[in-house]
Amino acid sequence: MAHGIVDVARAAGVSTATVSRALRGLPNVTESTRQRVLRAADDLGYVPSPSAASLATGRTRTIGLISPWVSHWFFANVIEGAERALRAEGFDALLYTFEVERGARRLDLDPGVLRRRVDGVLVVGLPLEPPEIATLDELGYPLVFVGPGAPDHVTVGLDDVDTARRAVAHLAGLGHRVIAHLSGEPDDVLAWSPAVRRAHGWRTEMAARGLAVSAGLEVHGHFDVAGGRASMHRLLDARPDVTAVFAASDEMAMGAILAIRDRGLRVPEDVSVIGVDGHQMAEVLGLTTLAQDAWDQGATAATMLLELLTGAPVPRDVVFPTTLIERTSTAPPGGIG
Amino acid sequence: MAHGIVDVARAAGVSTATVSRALRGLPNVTESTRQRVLRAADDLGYVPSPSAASLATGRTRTIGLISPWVSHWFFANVIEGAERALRAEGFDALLYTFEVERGARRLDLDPGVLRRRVDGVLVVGLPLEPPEIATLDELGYPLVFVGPGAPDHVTVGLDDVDTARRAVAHLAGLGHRVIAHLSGEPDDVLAWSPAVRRAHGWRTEMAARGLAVSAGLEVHGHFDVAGGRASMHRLLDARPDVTAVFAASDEMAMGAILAIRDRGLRVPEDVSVIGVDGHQMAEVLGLTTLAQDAWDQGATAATMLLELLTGAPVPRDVVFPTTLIERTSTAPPGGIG
DNA sequence: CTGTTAGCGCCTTCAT
DNA sequence: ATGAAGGCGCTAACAG
Repeated sequence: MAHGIVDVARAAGVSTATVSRALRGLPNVTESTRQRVLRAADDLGYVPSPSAASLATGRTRTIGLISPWVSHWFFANVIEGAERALRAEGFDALLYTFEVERGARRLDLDPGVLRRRVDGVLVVGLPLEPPEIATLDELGYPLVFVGPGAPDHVTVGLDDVDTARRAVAHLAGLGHRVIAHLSGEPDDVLAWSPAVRRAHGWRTEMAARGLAVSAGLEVHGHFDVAGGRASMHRLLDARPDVTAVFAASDEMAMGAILAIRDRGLRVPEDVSVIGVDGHQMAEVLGLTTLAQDAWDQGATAATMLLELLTGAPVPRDVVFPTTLIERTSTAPPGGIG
Repeated sequence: MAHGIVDVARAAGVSTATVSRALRGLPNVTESTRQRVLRAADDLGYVPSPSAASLATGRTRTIGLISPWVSHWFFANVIEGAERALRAEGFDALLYTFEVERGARRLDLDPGVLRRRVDGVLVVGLPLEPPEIATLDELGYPLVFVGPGAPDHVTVGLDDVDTARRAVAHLAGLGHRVIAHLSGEPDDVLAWSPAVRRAHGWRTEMAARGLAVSAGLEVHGHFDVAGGRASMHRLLDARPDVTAVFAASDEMAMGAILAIRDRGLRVPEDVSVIGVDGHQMAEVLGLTTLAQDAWDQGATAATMLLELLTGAPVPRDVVFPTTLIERTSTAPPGGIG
């Protein structure tokens, strides 16, 4: 039932080598021969066996997408963009997700899973520690990072420091002086982590404007809605004088809005909130945010990875822009201005 | 560098056949021999080649996840749940997404992509037409559907009719009589499509309560935020007397809320809104909804697919429950009750 | 330009 | 319980 290359060869009256060349568009095949082969293959409904091809070539035409989740805005979009770009080039996308438990070894097992199975790896939204990066490097194939980067590795992402500074600048421009920051987890300390860089940007811009980064203004927590809500509650406990909050992600920002409402306070009259991402739901909530195009980052990273495979030179860093989208969650302190 | 089975065999002082058996836990291997092989493999850092194994066995230990998107709530969660369940069993998840353009052929190309590459296919949230289903069937491997099903195929999903009826019942119980429905696209007519079944449930419950399903009360549109917003605008144009809306998904419901606000109307004072899903953002918006566990549906479907591969019997349909979560987007007509 | 011929790395009878 | 050997389907020199 399932025809092989020999069947096609027989039908076309040529050798399997010629079939192989013809079907893969290699040179040194007469056009008429190629046509004959193509027709035979089509007639037989021939589909080459990827396993046999990889075994023979050592290449899999498959890219591993490693990501902590797929059910979060940034990750889902990057993955979708990457998968589309890969498929357009005839590559398959293998998904590897896993719990990111702080303190637990994470990639110890993975190298085995990835080995001999992919031609390259796209690391999505995962700040890796040096030993983990080394482990991936040892696998020996091209690596591209999306979001958090890794020292000396090809990275696609934002200028997180600048993004944070612009968020703070927007708030300060509105007249706010007590501007808090909802950051990532406290044990997330890698310099190339977006959470760390955004916190750094917040500090920098505050300092540049002579605003105090006093105790309790930075609150650490999970990078999601629940985390943002919890962080905001702690912030309101410690600093009831806060009038504006820069959340490191839209999901956290939405959590913050929930917490503010929990307290019977209003957004933006009592507290202004700004996020980062451009989450689809941000519009529904009227959340002011610095939007990024995650889908395109995934597609771009995938394309770069494919170029890396061909040996083509690619830039070490691709920085995506971020756009301020003003909505109704930010206003001058004390109410609508 | 990359050691093969022969290296392990040599190191353990046995044949490759014994290594193969030992490593795969097959019988007919002395425990001491097995240990020796395991140690040798470990020492050498041996990782079997999936390509070689598939070429020899015809099996790939890979499951194809076919889905129109990954960046939507339901899809992202199902995919994540499925991937986790598959990996736990040592299976890989191959992602296949593609534009779902109505009227355009969609799976015409896919069979080739899938052939010889996976052991089974999980169809996520995609109402397939009979010819498309037939195409997949011809591939010859097990199929499991999540969300929309397919006649005579294993399906994991909701009781959409019942879910819709309960949504309408909630609204009617609050006192609403003009209850509209934001449905899927008009050319989505497959009987096993959730959109069609939810619309059917809406009609059924309305009829059961003697409520009129008059002209303009059912509005078709895209199954996302933008679609819900557009549909709601059209609804308000045609039926300004509407006091409650049952949206076929939370994303559409959020779009509807946006549209209602666009008109300067309030939720729930002027219009009550209820959705389906249990989207993470629904809480932030205070959206009343019928929640489902998409992640678990993905994991369950994946597990069933794996059982199908072993020839184990699995139920034809697995129906997941749906839970009413009352929040602030629904209230008696005319305001808070 | 095309055919021949080894493998690629593992699994799987068939013997022993 | 273990080994020997053929083959899975395709690619990649090397001839011609």
